Amino acid sequence: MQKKIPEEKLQALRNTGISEFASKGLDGANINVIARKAGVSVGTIYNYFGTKENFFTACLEQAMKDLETALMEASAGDVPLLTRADRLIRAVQAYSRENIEVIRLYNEITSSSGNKMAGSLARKIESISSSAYKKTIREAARKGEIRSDVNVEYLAFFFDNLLTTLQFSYACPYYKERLKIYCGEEGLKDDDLMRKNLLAFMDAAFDPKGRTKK
Amino acid sequence: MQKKIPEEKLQALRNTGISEFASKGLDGANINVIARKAGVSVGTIYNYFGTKENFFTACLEQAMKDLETALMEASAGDVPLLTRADRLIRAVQAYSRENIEVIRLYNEITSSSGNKMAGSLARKIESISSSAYKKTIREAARKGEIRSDVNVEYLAFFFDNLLTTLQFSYACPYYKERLKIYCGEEGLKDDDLMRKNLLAFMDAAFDPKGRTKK
Amino acid sequence: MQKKIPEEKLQALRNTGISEFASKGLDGANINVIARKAGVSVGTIYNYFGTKENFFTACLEQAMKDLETALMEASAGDVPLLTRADRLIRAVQAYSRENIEVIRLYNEITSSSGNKMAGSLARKIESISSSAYKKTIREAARKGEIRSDVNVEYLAFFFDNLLTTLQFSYACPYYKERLKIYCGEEGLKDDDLMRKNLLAFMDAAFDPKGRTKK
Amino acid sequence: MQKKIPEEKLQALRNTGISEFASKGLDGANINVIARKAGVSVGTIYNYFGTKENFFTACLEQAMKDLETALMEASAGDVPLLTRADRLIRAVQAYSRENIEVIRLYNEITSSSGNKMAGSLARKIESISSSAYKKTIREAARKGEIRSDVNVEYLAFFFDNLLTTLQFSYACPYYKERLKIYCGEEGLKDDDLMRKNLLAFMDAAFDPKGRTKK
DNA sequence: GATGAATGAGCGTTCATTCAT
DNA sequence: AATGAATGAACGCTCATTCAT
Repeated sequence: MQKKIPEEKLQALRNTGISEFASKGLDGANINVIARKAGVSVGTIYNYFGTKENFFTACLEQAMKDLETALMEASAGDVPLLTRADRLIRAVQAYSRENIEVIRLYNEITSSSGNKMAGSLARKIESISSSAYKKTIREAARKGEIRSDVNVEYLAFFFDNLLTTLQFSYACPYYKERLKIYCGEEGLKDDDLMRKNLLAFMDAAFDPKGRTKK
Repeated sequence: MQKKIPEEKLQALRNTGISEFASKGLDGANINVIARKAGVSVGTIYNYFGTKENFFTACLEQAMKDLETALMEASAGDVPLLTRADRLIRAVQAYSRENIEVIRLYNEITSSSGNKMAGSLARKIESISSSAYKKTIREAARKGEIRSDVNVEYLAFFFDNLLTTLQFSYACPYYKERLKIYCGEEGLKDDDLMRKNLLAFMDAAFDPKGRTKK
Repeated sequence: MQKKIPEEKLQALRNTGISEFASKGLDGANINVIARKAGVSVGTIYNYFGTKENFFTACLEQAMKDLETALMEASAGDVPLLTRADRLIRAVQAYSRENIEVIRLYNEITSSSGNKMAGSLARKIESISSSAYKKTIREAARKGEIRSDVNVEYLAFFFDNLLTTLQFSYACPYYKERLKIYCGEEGLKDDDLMRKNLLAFMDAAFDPKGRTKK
Repeated sequence: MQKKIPEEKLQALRNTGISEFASKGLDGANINVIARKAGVSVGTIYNYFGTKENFFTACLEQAMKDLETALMEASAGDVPLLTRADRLIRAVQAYSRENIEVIRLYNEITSSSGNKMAGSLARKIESISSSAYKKTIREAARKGEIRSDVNVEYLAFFFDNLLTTLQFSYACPYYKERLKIYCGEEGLKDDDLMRKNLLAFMDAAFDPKGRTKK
């Protein structure tokens, strides 16, 4: 007897939220404005999400779901590590271009110093991609595609660090500028060049016959 | 000769600002509170800095100056690339432990999406370290310490990305949690292990005889 | 014959209302919460009562009905004034203990300054008990149980004042504290002592041979 | 070096508060409106009082101070109990006419069921008048002006009850209507009649030779 | 008739900024 | 130059009320 799932409505609401939170930040965004932009009343947002913070988290999770899916797909299949890395970088590049706001939102929480949620959000968001990356690296290690003198966990960590920074570099103002400082406008525009370089970097770093391997 | 004691007063003021901005964020921090904690009037802050945002920037720059000095020192001298990398990582580790607030402040601007200053701040802050890193890599390249198939600029970029993420991982709540997810408590505590792994990773990535170099 | 089960439903509804209004006050109580607690929809409350204020009044009247009945019973019968007073005090004491919420609700309107209904409610509620008290006193006067130098109406008024304050003193936080200040915890707990003292007080006040009667 | 005491400003502010709280109640009154009426900004009220509740308490205390003074004066001096009672009733009547709002404010807290402050407010407000009344009665008892079979504390309590109800009856809508129901318009207007009757009632009640005295 | 999702005016509170002293 | 009281726009959140189903 309950009303039909207003799931699509919620989706739309969250999408408006993503957009606002991504551009203004958690503090900067205004719930009343979000409501107006979403074509609903403030009350509705509060009926659904209870608090601004809750609503923010809900937006974030919706945003992250897509990103995760994209990354999961890219890291699926039984392919050589390099191929997988190539796919991942491509996915990151494509996604960052098309979903600037999601990346910005992600970047947003990444720096919520004054925020109690930082810890729990990290656990919620990072655990998924981290386990995927770890698995990927571990399998590659089993196949002998990877040097054995570096800890699998740390490799996955560095790997993620490089991908994450790349994402931010395509979507977030500060990182964007930083990328330009390092690589010029080209760094921002020439995706192939970036990918080629990053792949080479990673490949060498993983190389079982690499220098530090004695 | 009129300005009696301004500079040291300003320093103290900025330090209070750094502390507050680092823990509460730009939005979360309260100018009136900062003034009280610093033992001056709000009016004074406004006389000196004009706006909250300006004051924030001033705090940031003061904070960054120290960090830069630390990194510059670590990357000075005519030593092999690996040695330099080792020093840099040590510097990052030491600095992150002792100056959590500075790192957090840095992390703070890194994600100020809704902020006009992002761009100019990036230019002001990053250009220094980037030119140092580029120079370092370039020299290493000249000495044949580095693979030639990867662009120097991009190498420096990846290099910085790894160091920056490491900093954040030691100082910022979200990144801290993320590091734990990847490497466990150990990753946060065992600096030697982290350094060893990161060094190996970087070393291989730079290796002139690395895999992708055919 | 259409109205199937309305009255008992209404009763339940009002009882929930009494409970909420008694503990939160007219302003503090939340219609949506009341509806949830009563297991009906807000719409139902509005269908039945039109406005929050109306609903409050309805609750109040339901509550008052019980109280009135209790007091009426206590003041019935052809007994000496003192006996009647004794019964009334007992009734007030018993009722206040068992129906804290009703008393609080009564106390609530008693101080609704900003409220148009104050006047009409007073007329609705007080006229009943007042006429009973007046009749009681008048009969007592006819039997010579009462001094003739004090106006019957005023006597009834003072009489009611003492009973009403007593009620509040047993049920309402402020009055409770006040009673403790005057008579200590004992005043709150020793009903017999209170009754004995109040009876003596009243008895003397009514005494046809009292001091001011010259 | 501090600014001159803004005490008169605070007084004015509190007086505006008294007026609004008296007519609208704690919940009903609007801080923004009070600020406007007082000719200050909301911020100022919050600078001085911190919260609405605090401000309310401050208003209440200011209001109560006057009332207390009036009652203290009336109960001062070494005069027979009846004279004192006469003065007190006169004081109550005069004060209630001239300070309706204060009485209403007092009445307001008297019924704050949903309110944590009820207890502490009672202690703050009532302890003063109660100790004065107790002392009065105790002295009268020492002089043999008072019956010995009724507890001094309880006598003081009943005494206060009668005076308090009288106050409310002159100032608060509900009580006003109630008074009219008992005594007609006359009860509201003829202060002498009311005083005469109440005095007679009290006098008899206190009479050492009263009926219940065996 | 009953429902409960939606509404949006309204309120308490905060805080960057100003300016008279 | 320094102060800090005053300001008031702005915001998160509540809840009485409505109305489509």
